[in-house]
Amino acid sequence: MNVMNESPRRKELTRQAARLFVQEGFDRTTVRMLADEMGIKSGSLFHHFRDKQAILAAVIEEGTQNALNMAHQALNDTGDTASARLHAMARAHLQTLHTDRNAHVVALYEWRRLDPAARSHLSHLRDAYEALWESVIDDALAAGLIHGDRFLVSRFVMGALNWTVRWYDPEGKRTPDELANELVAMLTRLDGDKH
Amino acid sequence: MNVMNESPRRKELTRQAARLFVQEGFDRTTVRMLADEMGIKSGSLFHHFRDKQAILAAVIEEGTQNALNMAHQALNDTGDTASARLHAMARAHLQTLHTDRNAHVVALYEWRRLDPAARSHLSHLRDAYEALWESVIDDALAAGLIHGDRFLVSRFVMGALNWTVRWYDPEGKRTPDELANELVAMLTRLDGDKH
DNA sequence: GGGTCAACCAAGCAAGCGCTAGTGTTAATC
DNA sequence: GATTAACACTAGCGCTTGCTTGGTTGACCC
Repeated sequence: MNVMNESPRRKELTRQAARLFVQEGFDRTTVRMLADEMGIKSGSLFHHFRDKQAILAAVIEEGTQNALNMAHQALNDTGDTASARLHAMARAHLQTLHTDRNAHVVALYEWRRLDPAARSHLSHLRDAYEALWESVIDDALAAGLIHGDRFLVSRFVMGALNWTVRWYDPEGKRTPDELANELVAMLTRLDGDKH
Repeated sequence: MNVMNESPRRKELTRQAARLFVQEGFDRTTVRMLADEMGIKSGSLFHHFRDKQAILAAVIEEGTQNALNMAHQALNDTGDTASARLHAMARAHLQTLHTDRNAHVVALYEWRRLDPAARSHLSHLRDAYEALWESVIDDALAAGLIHGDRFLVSRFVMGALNWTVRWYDPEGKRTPDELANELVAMLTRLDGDKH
């Protein structure tokens, strides 16, 4: 009856659950389907997770934690100009979004199925990630790279990026990095702004 | 056992169903909950809708049809410059998104719960709406209002707009129109572009 | 070589699910 | 005054759901 542990077995089960949650949706995914996917019987599942909700929380925690780590590292590995930081953050966002795609799709679509306890715990992770974004946006605004309201700009950018999970094809001709660069280019190409 | 009919009663029931689908999610919303909300017993529900799926289809059809109508009218009521059309389309999008909010949230989040028949029917409506958007984006690109790949730009814009359902507060200080204008301003403020 | 423990299984319970069948009730139509 | 159609009700069937229970297995430990 592991609750917070992170055994390799549990991590692998979490990964498989994420796949099913994306394919079927959380509510339609039964514990029997999950067990089948994992190659065990449905009763055994509750040895690893307290209940079905805990599987959902594990999936979302995994994805959000990875995103936060990737973002921190990306900002550390790049220059400190506003432009470099904005590019790095956008690239990191799309990279994690599409390498951990299943976990992030679940986080975006099934967040509301979390019970209040898990939600408040995971909110903190998400808030930390969004704070990182807002600081990068702030710098870009201060440097005159982009214009507008800080609150609106960051929401619009997050929307454009997160929406990619609905249409981006990893087998297609564009890499996530190219996507990120194109978006930033679209937002910042305003060299002669006269307002 | 009405299938395609649009009695006022059915329309009102559809509206109430949309509310519940947003609040609980489609799968978690039981026919008994729907019936309670409608002030009837669960058995009576199947006089108006063939099955639960048909309610979902009705909700989404209603929202998508309204969006298409609003967009057509907005384009008719405005000038024919690329800028005017882009502004009109963005405003129409956010207006319909937040007046028919429930229906659109359902369309965005529960699309995959549609059975294949309903999905293919509704795809045509949605494609018509997206075609409208792409023609407006094409004009804006041709006029040099915005820059970039036509496919990417339209996806980014749709993402930024549709993402608003996750954070926009109708009780707040901004109207949907102001939101739309801000987004267009952010994308087009590049008067002295030198590539 | 007895004890421990994570991992798994078979069986099934109580509750809830979508949906159906059969029966009024009401108000307009002929 | 009989007919019809729309709308609602009661009762419950057949099935699936998340989860529990009580027990087995095999690897590791002192």
